[in-house]
Amino acid sequence: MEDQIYGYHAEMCKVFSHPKRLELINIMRDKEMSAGQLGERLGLAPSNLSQHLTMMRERHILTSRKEGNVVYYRIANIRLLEAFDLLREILFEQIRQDAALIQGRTS
Amino acid sequence: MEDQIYGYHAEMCKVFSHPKRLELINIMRDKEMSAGQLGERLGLAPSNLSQHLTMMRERHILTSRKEGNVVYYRIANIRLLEAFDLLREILFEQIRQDAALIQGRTS
DNA sequence: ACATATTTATTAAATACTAAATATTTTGTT
DNA sequence: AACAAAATATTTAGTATTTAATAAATATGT
Repeated sequence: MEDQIYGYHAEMCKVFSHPKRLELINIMRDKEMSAGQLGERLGLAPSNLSQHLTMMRERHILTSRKEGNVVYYRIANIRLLEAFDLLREILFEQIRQDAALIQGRTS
Repeated sequence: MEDQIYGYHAEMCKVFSHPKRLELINIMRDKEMSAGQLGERLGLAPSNLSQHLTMMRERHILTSRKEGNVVYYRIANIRLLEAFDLLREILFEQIRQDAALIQGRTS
């Protein structure tokens, strides 16, 4: 049981393990955006973007809604943005620490 | 610049994208553990575990310290556990929602 | 027919695992 | 002290699997 949780948890986190998917999350935030708009902003080929969107929807990170022939996407759970921001902040802390080490080194 | 940040952010998140690495984080928490103890708990072959530890250390998620011939590992920034817990909680919310949908469906 | 988006197929690149080889430190023996 | 053996851990090589990108084909709605 617990093993399965780690598996699902890992699958969810794979969404965060690609730069363009992170950028997607960050530009979308709590807004709704069409596939076309996203492709424009991210500079991704339609088919490539669609694959990213599909994998994110499969993991329930995104929901979608079709209106005419345009498909709108939205982040399913806004709390995901908290996680995104927290991880980014941890990254910044780490970068600052590395920078401090380089400044203060004796070698 | 911003592009590079997404790259580093993604690299960091790759640590979370494997079940055993998540389990490692969760059993280690704020304690210090040796490679041997971790291998025992996780049921991983020494060489395989060592590869996971190396990639986590390269990304500054873990620090290490050697005493005699045993190497002790520790999570570099305790805030990482906040991120771990938050993501896991988001996962649970999502699972509960899916379960509710199945319960209440009309089909 | 056109616009928007997805799917499929192919190929390239990255990731993960096993097994074998290589350190490194401690322990035991003479 | 000197040496071999054991214990702990890492590194390297080889293979298999997964992930990502491009291009072509296929929907679907206007």
